[in-house]
Amino acid sequence: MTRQRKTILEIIKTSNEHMTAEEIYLKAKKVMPSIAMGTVYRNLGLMTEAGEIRRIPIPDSPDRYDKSVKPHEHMVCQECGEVHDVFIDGLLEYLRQSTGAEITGYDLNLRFICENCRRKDTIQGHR
Amino acid sequence: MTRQRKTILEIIKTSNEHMTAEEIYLKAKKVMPSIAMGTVYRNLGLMTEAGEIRRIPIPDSPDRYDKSVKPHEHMVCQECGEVHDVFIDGLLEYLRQSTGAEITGYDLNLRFICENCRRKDTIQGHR
DNA sequence: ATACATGCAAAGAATTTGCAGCTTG
DNA sequence: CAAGCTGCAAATTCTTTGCATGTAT
Repeated sequence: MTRQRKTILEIIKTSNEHMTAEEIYLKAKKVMPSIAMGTVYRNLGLMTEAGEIRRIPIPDSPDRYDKSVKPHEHMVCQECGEVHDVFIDGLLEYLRQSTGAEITGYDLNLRFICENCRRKDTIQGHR
Repeated sequence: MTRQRKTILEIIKTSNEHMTAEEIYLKAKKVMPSIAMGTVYRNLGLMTEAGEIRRIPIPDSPDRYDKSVKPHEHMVCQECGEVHDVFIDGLLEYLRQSTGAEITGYDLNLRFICENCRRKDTIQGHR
């Protein structure tokens, strides 16, 4: 484990956001200005494969990285793009039963409007 | 509605596959050799917005286009990439209830191994 | 030492866009 | 004819990769 990998992992594990590779790169650069984008992507790939972090693909948006590897889902605000975690117990079982297929995994993105954006919308609506 | 849009729509509506933009482009080119990739993408975008067809984003794979606009899910074979349709009644309601959030929509990709690939795997396993 | 990781820069894949000219209603 | 669409090519965005050098064990 190199200095750069440790730095990247640290950034992810201490953040509560779901950051893009670029956001992680920028944070890493503050601590280690010589780090390269390629290094960030390579390490994100390796750590994802190793099961240390989780990669979250989101349609029409760069992938995010999640410090938590425990099964949970993601709600993406359709206005600001923020990603929230949400737990749905037994979802895999539900999907297997309702499809009747041996589902080996899935990607799920839920869309919603977060509190912040809902508030803004309301205010604008009243103008 | 132009000749090219009609051609593209026709290709999608008469196919049973879930084609990528490029596959659609190649089929269109056979009928109308002068058609441009940009035209295909533009029309796919317009027709998706208009609700005539559906766009299916799949992680690490180009988007596919679906002739059916009725709610249904997609199972992607993790070996060959083929996309199958599957209906899950009441899934949106289920997701709303189990998250407790006003889910406005979602993208779901189920992973599985299709019959063909399962067969191949078994044969290879016996060698 | 030696195996692997880095920085850099170039390449890649998928998709979008600017623009001048052509179609369609 | 006006509005919108096309073909072409260049541009964008996100991510991967080749390679010479550097680093960890």
